Formats: sequence, structure tokens, C-alpha cells
Amino acid sequence: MSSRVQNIRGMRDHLPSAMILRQHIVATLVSVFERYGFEPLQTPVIEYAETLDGKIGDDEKLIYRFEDHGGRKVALRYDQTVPLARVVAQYQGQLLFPWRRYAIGQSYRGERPGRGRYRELWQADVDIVGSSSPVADAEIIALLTDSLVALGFTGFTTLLSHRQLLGGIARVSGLDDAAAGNVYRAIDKLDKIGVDGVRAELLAGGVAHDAVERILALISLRGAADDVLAELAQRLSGDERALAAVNNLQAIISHVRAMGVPEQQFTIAPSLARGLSYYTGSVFETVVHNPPMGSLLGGGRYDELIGLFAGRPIPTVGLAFGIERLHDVMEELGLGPQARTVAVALMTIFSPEMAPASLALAHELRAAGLAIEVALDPGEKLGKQLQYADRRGMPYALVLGPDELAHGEVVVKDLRTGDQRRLARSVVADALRRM
RNA sequence: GUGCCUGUAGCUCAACGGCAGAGCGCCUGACUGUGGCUCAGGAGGUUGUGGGUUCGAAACCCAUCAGGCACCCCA
Repeated sequence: MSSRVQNIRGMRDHLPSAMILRQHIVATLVSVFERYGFEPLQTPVIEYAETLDGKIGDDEKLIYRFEDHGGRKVALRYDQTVPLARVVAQYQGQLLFPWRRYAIGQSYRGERPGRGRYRELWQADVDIVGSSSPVADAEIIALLTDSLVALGFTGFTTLLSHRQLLGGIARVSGLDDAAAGNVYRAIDKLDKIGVDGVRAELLAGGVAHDAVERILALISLRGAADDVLAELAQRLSGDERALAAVNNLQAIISHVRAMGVPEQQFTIAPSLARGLSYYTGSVFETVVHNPPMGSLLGGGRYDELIGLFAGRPIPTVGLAFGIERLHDVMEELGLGPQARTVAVALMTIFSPEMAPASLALAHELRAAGLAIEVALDPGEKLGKQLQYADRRGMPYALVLGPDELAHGEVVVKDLRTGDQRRLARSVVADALRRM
């Protein structure tokens, strides 16, 4: 294939059947977000490079950078969180805190593409800015659960942890900050490489033998959330900050329960690390039980990021849904609308003489709010027109011949079953809406 | 960014140094108020792209582009 007729690696075109699913995903998320009182925000895809620098940790090399025509150093946004921080700082005089906002759009990451990984990715970002209350954290988790249910997901679990839990684990194990980063990366792989794998990696990283075993015992804790937290509190009792983290998580899950999130849809996962460096408190991500697909979303509390821009601390908690992954998984699971086209019916044109009456009927039905596609070739055989409608996946076809016209009627044909009925013209719109 | 695997008709794949094929799909007709089923015909490929080896390359080699898997990391 000529290299000219080719989209950019890691970036996707979405043909209509895919866009029907994607728009359903976005519309569903928006409706849940707004039910929780979140307001929409949109920012440019391009930011000054310095806005993004130093915010996301080791992955800065993944940021797309270039110079614009004026020689300004700019970058494509890597996520929606840093632009949010910029907006909060820039408009803090006009905003009322706590501020709940959502933002849906593209971000760009120069990663190697793979399953569930793209270089252009849509995210739906939801944040509560200006509150350190655990109710805020709980709201985000309740919202995420409602969102996934609204999209039709059943088997999923939100893994919940806390940055200071990890910090406590590192401190109790006698590690300094430099060593801790590697430890976090290793223990985050627990589900993937198992206890033995993590042990090997920690030992290879130079962590002392007894520290490794202490870490493994802590991150392997599983079971009911309350039991795990109690166990963690006991084992981390020498670490003030870790205990505060346990109490914080306890408060969050009690609020989450109060908001009706079922016990089996969240769990305390001390091995959860998460890469982004700006998290300071709770961290979480949600995984589906099948098919295999990393995490559908991730989030947490970041109380210091916005302060880098605003000049004063503004505690914030939020999450980002990975719309690419939601899309791919829903497609594989067959979730979402099954419609393959947007129109509910094709208005056929029986013959050239009937064209004006047919077009008038289409206009009338469109005015009534129905999505009607009109056949374009008045000379084409009726059979061809029906075949076209069927192949496009339209559920109905409308036939208006001389006989129907004379009686003020219309034939409504169900293309899936083959059944057809002659209805009075005045009730066709209602009938289509009901069917 | 590193390593490995894969790119053949619209789709799924075969041919694996010797004439590029099948199934499905698509087009035409049998069926001149009605699609799907059946039958009969038909169209469609510089084998991702560019070079090289060879009498001869879809096949072997190099590069490149794209996809997948494992690292890395993440939505």
C-alpha cells in the first residue's frame, strides 16, 4: 500500500459502525457524570511544553513535542489532568470550589502501540477540585461504578490502595526513596508474575532478604476490605502516615458502601502502585474479569499537582476512563447498541412519478423526529432498494406506491422478519417510534 | 524504545523457489409492487512498500511501513 494512503501508527479511524458505539459510550458517561453534578470543560489539545514538563514522572519522553510556526515550544497533551491544573490556576478567581468537572477528548502518548494501547487515545476525565474529604474520593468510585453498570458491564472490580500505604511498606522495610520507586514497580506486577516473580525481582534489585519477605507478606493480603485494612493497620503500626492512609481508605469505603456500591465490585489491593507520579493519596483502577485488557480506568488523589500552577495547595481527586479500552472491550463482549446504522427506515421510491410524494412523506417523518434515509435513484427497482436497506442494517423500509397513495396509506416493512403492514399515513410516525 | 511473530482478492485463509487459488462477500440475470433462499453467469490481486539474490521470488536476504505478542509502561 502506498505510504500516502495510511493513517498514523497507533491512531485509529473509526468508521460509522464503530462511531455508533463510541458515541453511545460518550453519551452514557456524560449522563452519569451530570447526574453527579459534574460540569463540562474543554481545553485545547496543544499546551505549552513547559506546562506539561515535570508533572507526569518518568514518561515525559512519551510526550509529543514540536515547535509551532512562531517557534514556540508546544506539546500535545498527555492526559486531561495537567490541563485541568492549568485551568484551575488560570481561572481560580472565577471558579467556585469544590469544583466538579469532566472533560472528554483526545490525548497523545508516543508509546509502542499494542492491545489496548494507542498513540491517540480518548479519555473521559472526572475530577473534584478543592476538597480533601474522603467523601470526594468515594463519589469518584461510586460514579465509576455507576458508569460501568450503565454501559452494561457486569464483571469488574475496582482495586483500591493508597500512596502512603506503599510508602509505609517501603519505610517499614527500611528502604529509602530512591529504592522505593523500583520496589513499587516490582510489586505492581504481583498479579502478573506472582509472588515468586516479585520476590526474584526485588532480590535482584538489591532489597534485603527479610525486607523482601515483609513486603511480600503485606502486598499479598487479600480478602474482605475491612479485614485487609485491619491487618495492614496492625503490621504498619509503627508508621504514622501509613496508619493515616489506612484510616483514610476505611472512611472512603464506608462512604462508597453508603452510596450503594456492592462489596464484590471493589477490593483493597496493597500491591496497586500506578505510574503517574503526581498521586499523593488514594489510588485505584478498575479491571474487567474478561477479556484480558489491562485496566479500563485509573485514578486517585493528587493534592499537590494543582498547587504547582496555582501557588497554593488545592487538593483534588479524579479518574480517567480509557475510552479506547471501553470501546474495545465492549465490542468484544457485544455490549452497547446493536444498530449498525443511524436511520430506522429507508423511504423507498416506488417509481419516478412517486418521487415527490415519497420525499414529502420522508420530510413529514423527519419533522416528527424520526431518522429516515431516502432512496436516491427513483428509477431503481424496488427490490434493489430493499436490498440496500437490509444490507445497511436498517430495521424498516417504507413503500409508497400509487395504491397506497390513493388510500392515504403506507406500507411499513420489517426487514428483519419480512412482515409488512399497511398503515394509515397519519399513524406511521407513531408506529415507527413504537417498533 | 528493545526482542520475537505476522502482512496474499472487500473479509477469512491456501499456495512456501516454477502459470496466484478457495470459501464467504460483491456485480448481472432467472424473479417487470418486495430484500434474505436457490440456480446460472461475471468482475476483482504489480502478494504492504522499496531494493537485492536467482534462469525464475508471494516464498530467500536487507530496509521500510503497518498489525500482534513479550518487555517497559500505561487508559
